[in-house]
Amino acid sequence: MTTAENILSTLLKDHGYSITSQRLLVFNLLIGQEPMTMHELIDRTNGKIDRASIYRIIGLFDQIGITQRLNIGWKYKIELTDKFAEHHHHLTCLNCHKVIPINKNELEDFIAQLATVQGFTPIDHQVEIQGYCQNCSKKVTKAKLLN
Amino acid sequence: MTTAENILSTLLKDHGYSITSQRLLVFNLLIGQEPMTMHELIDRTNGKIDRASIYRIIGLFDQIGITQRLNIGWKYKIELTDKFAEHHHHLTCLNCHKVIPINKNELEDFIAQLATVQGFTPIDHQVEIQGYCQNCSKKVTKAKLLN
DNA sequence: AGATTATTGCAAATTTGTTGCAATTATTAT
DNA sequence: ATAATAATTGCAACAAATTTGCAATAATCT
Repeated sequence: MTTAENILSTLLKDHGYSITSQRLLVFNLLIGQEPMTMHELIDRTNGKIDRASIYRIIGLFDQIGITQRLNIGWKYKIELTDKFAEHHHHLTCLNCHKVIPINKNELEDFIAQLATVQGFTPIDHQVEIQGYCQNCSKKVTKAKLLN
Repeated sequence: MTTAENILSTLLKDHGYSITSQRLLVFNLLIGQEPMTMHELIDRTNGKIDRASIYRIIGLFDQIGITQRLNIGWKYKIELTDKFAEHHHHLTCLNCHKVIPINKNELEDFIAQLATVQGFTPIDHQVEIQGYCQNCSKKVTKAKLLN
């Protein structure tokens, strides 16, 4: 078992979920890779896992902070969270949809960086913050995660 | 014609598109409202516009900078761009998906603001920058916009 | 190892988004 | 104003993405 797999296993157990070969496979397909679409992820499992299960696994991974969705226009890509990779921001090309990661920890650095990024013309940007509002419990009940 | 409708009309004409009742209706359903899903938008047209046309209209609005997509997990909502509303960022609740707009112009202010936002527990955030990379022309040909 | 509980695969359904084409509406040039 | 031209819409069908119920399988607990 790799270090990353150990972290994954702990996260799953701590949240009361089992460690399955499918979950390990999906995880290992994501680690060290560029963010990928659901389609790409499904392709890379080579039919070894059913599509429905992959959706359920990613849904679960999202909920317990293993993966997150990186939004590109109205599509999204999946990537591991900061637990498994450097904190990073992205430049995404409106035209070819290439995702260029920027490894900067501070938002200010990031903004300063902007002007100097070789050849990239920023058109727009968004800051998104996810969390829980006053009215919502921080606790995500397990019931909600499954169908 | 309202001021906003005049800006819309100018934008459409400047890009070589016609002003139609459908486009005006979609625009007016968005103005002054919270960001909404495609589903909500379709609902609010009360069958007055076909779904396919609404998709085409939003696609066009996106391209000429009238609307933009606000990403929430793996869904998105539609909102007017800064041309029609204050520049803003959002807090989105992972649980109820409520979108709380934050009216701050500077990213730094925004980050400082974070700690003080009443009752909101931030879990994660992303900064997304859209633009064009070195390899891609800044020009979006009209041909690409239509089907 | 056997009992219990969670997870998966399968098949079908639903939801979301796209397309071709004829009918309609907007714009342009009389 | 009206006719000609070009753009846009509605319709109906299609395609892709995501979800669901349920029986079969695999993981965990004793």
